[in-house]
Amino acid sequence: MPRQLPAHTGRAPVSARGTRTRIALVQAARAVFERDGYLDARITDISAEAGVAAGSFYTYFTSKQEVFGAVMADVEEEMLHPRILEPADRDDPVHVIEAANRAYLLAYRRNARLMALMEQVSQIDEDFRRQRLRRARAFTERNARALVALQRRGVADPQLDAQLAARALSAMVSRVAYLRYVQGVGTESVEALVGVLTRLWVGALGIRSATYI
Amino acid sequence: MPRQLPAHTGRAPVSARGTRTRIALVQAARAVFERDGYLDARITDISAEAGVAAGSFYTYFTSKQEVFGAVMADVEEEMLHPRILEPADRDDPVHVIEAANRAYLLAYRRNARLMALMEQVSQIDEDFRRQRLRRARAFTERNARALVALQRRGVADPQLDAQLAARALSAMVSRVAYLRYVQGVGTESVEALVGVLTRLWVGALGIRSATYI
Amino acid sequence: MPRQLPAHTGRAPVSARGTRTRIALVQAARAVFERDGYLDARITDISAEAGVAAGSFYTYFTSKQEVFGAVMADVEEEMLHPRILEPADRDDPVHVIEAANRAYLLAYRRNARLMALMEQVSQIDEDFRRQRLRRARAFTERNARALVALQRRGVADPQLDAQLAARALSAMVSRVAYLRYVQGVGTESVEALVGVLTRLWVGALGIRSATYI
Amino acid sequence: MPRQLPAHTGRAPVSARGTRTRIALVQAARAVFERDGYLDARITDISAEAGVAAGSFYTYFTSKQEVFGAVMADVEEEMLHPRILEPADRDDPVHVIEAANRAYLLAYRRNARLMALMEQVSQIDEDFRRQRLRRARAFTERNARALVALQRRGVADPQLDAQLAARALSAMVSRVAYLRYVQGVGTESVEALVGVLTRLWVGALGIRSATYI
DNA sequence: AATGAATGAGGTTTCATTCAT
DNA sequence: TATGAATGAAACCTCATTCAT
Repeated sequence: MPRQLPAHTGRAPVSARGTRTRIALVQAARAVFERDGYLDARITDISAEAGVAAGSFYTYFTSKQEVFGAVMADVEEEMLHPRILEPADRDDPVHVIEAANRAYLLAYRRNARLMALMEQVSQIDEDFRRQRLRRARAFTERNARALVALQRRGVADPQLDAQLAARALSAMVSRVAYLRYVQGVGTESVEALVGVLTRLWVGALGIRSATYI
Repeated sequence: MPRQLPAHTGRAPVSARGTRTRIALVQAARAVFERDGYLDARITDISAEAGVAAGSFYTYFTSKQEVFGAVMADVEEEMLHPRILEPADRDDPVHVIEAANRAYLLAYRRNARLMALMEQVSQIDEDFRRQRLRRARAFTERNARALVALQRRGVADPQLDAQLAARALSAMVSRVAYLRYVQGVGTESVEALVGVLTRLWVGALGIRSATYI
Repeated sequence: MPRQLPAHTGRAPVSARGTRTRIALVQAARAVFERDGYLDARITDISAEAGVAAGSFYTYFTSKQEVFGAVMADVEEEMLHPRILEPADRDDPVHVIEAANRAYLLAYRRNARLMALMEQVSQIDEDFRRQRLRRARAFTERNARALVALQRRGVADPQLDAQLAARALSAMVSRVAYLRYVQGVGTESVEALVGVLTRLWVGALGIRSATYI
Repeated sequence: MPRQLPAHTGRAPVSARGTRTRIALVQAARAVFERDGYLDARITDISAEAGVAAGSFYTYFTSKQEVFGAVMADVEEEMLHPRILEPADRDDPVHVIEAANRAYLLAYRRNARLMALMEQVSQIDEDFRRQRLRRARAFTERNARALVALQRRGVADPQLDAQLAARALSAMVSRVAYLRYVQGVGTESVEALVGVLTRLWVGALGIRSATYI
């Protein structure tokens, strides 16, 4: 009978060997999660996949939830943050929107398994969901500010609530990506999706641009 | 976890008493699911909530998945299927869209707990997810056909891929509803949401209407 | 992975079969505890000893601590509560004291294994220790009141603090019993112990009695 | 739990550095034992408290039991052995008894945490219990011899079995100390306890002394 | 049809101990 | 000597499902 509370675990490694093991565990966790899904992933499997003893998992993590967090942290770089204002011909809003949509869809397709996983874990783990919403909010804010700028320049429909419009259109893109690349709905190419989504954005925002005359 | 194939399957009740018990179980299941979520709902809890013995559950159902199906069947009526073409001033597409969005959001808000549950179970139960996608597809088809009609009438942007546009815009609405009523993102009123969403639809579809002159 | 807190368990049986099983578990627990000691007793062993599946333990108890409580409750009757005033020639305090000591020692010897167990668990389980101290206090109170009565009758040394004296002399008897019957210190007979202890009590309390002229 | 016989045993340190480490470990062990109790003290905690790596523990000790022994050896000096014949006015047995009781109680109070620990470990570790009983026996022998001397001088009740009486009265004192300073029973001052205990001893032994005329 | 008790597989978690550096 | 990571045995506990009344 355990006579003691968990106490600690979840330490950062000090030695090189420890660092290696931790990395192996995170990689193994990612593989197991992508293969079995969050719920069916057993800690045992992660240890095995990493080639370490079952107990070694607890040298670095406290729970499945915690490794999952580590996997996500590791992966953050990999998932790009497409920004509406970054690319291409900065003066033509249509080009900007198109570039952003393309970047997003490509990244989504590239990491489809991971995105599926995130979607799943969001429905299972309260903390992760909250964290994710927070990030999405930041992203939407940026888009909203960009939209306000367009409205000021007289390029976009000034009657739109920028916040809501940004939220709704972002949701549209991410949901389309989810349906296409995780759920396998439809067979359209990235370019087909980019074309339609951009046209919808442009119309929705009331942008008048030479691109679509 | 099933160690053998179930000896008997959930049967339809024969006696009046049986009918009552089955109804009690389904109601209890809904309450427990909404309270604890799908994963944490124990069959034991459902029986207890229904005021029957643990074993009685298996007189009517084989598994958690199965009661969940029954709950959904029971609830189907309650969840409306907003159709783009049904209400109001059928000749003004803006009115039609607005009415559909309003109906959808109101229904979503009314059944928010249930919608959260469906979203969750979609991520957990393969079968349920597939079933739900099938329904969503049917719904989208209808919208796509309506859009084609608008394009033929010269009211909507003829260059849009009707399928994709319908899918994307439906996804937008349902995701906004999810964020607002399940995740608690924002504090906007139904009317505010309806206003923005409708304006986005109308713009996106390139509808030229007196309503928005 | 358990996704749920313990929830409940530890129910009282409703059916006759359940009652039988619970009794079997308590008896088995007592046997295992007396054989292996509290710490080394495994819940698994208790179930096995009772001839039921491992999981069945949790139908009636939540923890080792809880069965132990049940064992003690079951046993309470069996352990007599020797009272200084009950037996024999009520007017002769020496007879009364002697009878009480004899009764106590006999009971202790009869339940030596159990008493050893109680002593052990007192050092391990906070709650049990507190409970036991509470009982001991009640017992001491009674003795203290009896002593006050003797002091009022002019039979016992009036200068003694009755509370303290009662506590000290009770402790003396129980500790002697523990040393003799649990630790195996000495080889004296019950009567030898009764003789000395009574003589010590009588002297300590300053009782002047014909019995010891 | 040991799965193999220990490859090496706790050695005495050779270097000065080693000596320091060993001392740190013993001190840490005492602190952890007093804080967490014997059972809940983890070797890991002791190492941490001592500020050394987990593995370093095994350079000096083989087991928890072994450090505990070292702690006790370290502490032996600190725990006085009150002797009935040592102090004060050697000719007045009452003074002698009183002085011994006072010395014992003061020492017990001073080391209450440690005494609690010893009491606990006695119930858990067979070897330690035996060792402790042996010491107690030696102590009782001395008291018994002193009592015989008193009987020969005609000062104490000659009918008492000296062995038993010494054992019983010593047990009384140590148990009262345990209840008062470890279990927190009562609020009496040392002097109040000394007063009552001495009076009980004197009466119990049938000592006739000017002190109590 | 209902009851409620029994079953048992199997993943989780701990921590004393070992050992390569 | 010290370090700190790795090991792995072992018990716990849950709860879906069965089944005798």
